[in-house]
Amino acid sequence: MAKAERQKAMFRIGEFAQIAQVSGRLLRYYDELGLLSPIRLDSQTGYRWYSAKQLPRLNRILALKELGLTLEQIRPLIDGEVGAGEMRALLAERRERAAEALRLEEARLRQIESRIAQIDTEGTIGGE
Amino acid sequence: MAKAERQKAMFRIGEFAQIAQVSGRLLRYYDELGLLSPIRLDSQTGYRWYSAKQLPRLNRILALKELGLTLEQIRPLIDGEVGAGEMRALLAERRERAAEALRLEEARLRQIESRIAQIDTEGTIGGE
DNA sequence: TTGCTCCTCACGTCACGTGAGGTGGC
DNA sequence: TTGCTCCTCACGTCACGTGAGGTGGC
Repeated sequence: MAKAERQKAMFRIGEFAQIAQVSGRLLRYYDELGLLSPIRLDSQTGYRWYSAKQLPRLNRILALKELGLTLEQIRPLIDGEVGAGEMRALLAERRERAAEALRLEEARLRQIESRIAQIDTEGTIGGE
Repeated sequence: MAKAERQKAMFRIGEFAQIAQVSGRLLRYYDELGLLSPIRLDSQTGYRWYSAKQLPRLNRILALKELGLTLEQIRPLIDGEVGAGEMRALLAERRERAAEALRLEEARLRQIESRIAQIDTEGTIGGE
């Protein structure tokens, strides 16, 4: 009965991946990195078993990835080894990079547009 | 004399790299891809010899890379196999991607800023 | 026995950076 | 002979995608 309950709340990697809208490969990769390990590993078959309770952790990882952090930066964050102050500092640093990337993208866009305008008026590709 | 003149206009990879402000590795890589081959390859030493006349071609490659094109996209462009119309179309496609990247960066920036504001007011990291 | 899902390698991605180990010319 | 520059591997990068080849449970 207790066993039946446990089993009821466990998913094989494929099902868990479907629920979380990620690939099985991603889950194996995160397991390999120690970012998100299955709650149970069948020693006979090697099958990974996940719990629904692991979804929030996975979602935190994905959310932080959305913010542009690398998996190595995310690791200490989800392990709760970081306080609000450090989190703020990390995000501030990331914000700087995002702002810089924004400026770069804008510059590129303008350059491309002027290139197109140049082709339209001169009908030339030019170089250099 | 004729030989002396030729030699005068040739550079070894290190010097050419310095003039062009790129790394030797980049030049070897472009040679490997067939994007920019040295005008002469010493069969004895394996040394690559470059000419100043190759600078415009290298600069075109770098300029197109600046626009966000991949080396594979650049290849047909510098070989002059592409007309102004196609060039325009390629840049237009690239512009779309640049604009999309811009929107993404902006969204990220706003998300990060709201995250920071959230930490400041609530003093929490939160999750999920 | 046949599917289905899972497993572990291991290569490929993109454009080089960075050693390692070795060789020719002044 | 000693530097300097060059050479060719070959691994590492970042986060997985995509087969290949094989196995356990219903």
